[in-house]
Amino acid sequence: MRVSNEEKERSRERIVAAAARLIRDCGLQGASVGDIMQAAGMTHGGFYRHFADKEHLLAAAITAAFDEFARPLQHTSNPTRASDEFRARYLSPVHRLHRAKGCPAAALGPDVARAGSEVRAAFSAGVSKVADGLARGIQAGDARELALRDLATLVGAMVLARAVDDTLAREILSACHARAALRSSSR
Amino acid sequence: MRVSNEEKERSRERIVAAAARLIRDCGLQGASVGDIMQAAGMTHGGFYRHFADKEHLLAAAITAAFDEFARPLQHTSNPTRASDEFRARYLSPVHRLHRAKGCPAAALGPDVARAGSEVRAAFSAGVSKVADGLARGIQAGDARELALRDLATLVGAMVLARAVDDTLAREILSACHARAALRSSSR
DNA sequence: TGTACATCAGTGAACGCGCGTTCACTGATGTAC
DNA sequence: TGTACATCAGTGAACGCGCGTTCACTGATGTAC
Repeated sequence: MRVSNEEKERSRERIVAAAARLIRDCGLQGASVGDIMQAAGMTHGGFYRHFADKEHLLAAAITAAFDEFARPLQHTSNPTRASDEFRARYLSPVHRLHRAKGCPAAALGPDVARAGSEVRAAFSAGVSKVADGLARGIQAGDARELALRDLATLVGAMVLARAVDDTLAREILSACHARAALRSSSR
Repeated sequence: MRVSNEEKERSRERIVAAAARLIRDCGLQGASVGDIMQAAGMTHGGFYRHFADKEHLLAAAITAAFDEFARPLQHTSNPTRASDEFRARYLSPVHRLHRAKGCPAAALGPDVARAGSEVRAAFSAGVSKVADGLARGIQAGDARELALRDLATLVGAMVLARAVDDTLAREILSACHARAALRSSSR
């Protein structure tokens, strides 16, 4: 049965939020339309009232995931501290275990490289947003360059740590943490 | 019809080599058993004379991919130079474009994190091998820590560069290249 | 404000398709004598 | 070394399954008068 326009909008938000979680946990292919709709509390049939196809949802979900993930870097009165806390949280064992609420780049990078242009565009915008947020916390003329370099280190560390055994993972995270800690004091 | 034992061994090697290429290009799920067997010059039915299931092939293919990729770091008379060349080649636009012959970690990291234990074990061993190779080219007491940190930066840079648009990709690669060049002179 | 009707969000069955895997079959290879 | 037979690598059809997508249907919502 038909629902009101406001309820439809809420349904759409639930679908996007569920997708933003599931794609990070299971990958772009691993999260099926059926799984996502079920996680949003609906059946699969209604999906196409909200999105032309799966690709459109994936793009919206990636945008939402980056928005959520970059939030601590954007609405802060102390960008340097936010930046430092972001790095520390990024390299934590909690982040390693909780893909679903973690960095979209570390969860989906290679998947996105193989995906369509709409998904890639959403991902590019998200990476820019995170890099800008990090750069705001760096006092230096080449803040953006340093931010991109740091982001690469963070993403690579998490990609590796999640794929290797626990012992090696700890070693990788602490090796990169040492450098992240270095940043705010020595640069 | 039956083929000789030597030819069977050659078939197996062709399958593993084809898989090592295809999984890096298309992902662990994206490379189907049929695609791989076709690339190896056979039909899909014969696959199960060589492997119990797809997971066993994926593990063998990941091992083969890392062996090939880490080779320049291992058989060299000048580890420092090999290490530096490895970093420069890693961050090149050629590597960004040619996934199929590139770093397995940058191509498959998140896929592996979602895969079975056999695949993960092969990946862990591969990452260790590359890290050891890099460390051999670093003169410092904490060579392994620096190598792991460098590897994280390289992997993250390539994961990001492949997923974002060309302009941002260039920026990421050059930001990390600056640091890679720094390593051999200033540390 | 009330009424009559068109719209359409959500349901659940159904579709075509590609996947990993199985299987009967073939004939050359391996092996026991 | 020759012979007879068991083995088995590779083929191609077939399987069950889950996927993205479509569709007829429902009844509450939106809208024109």
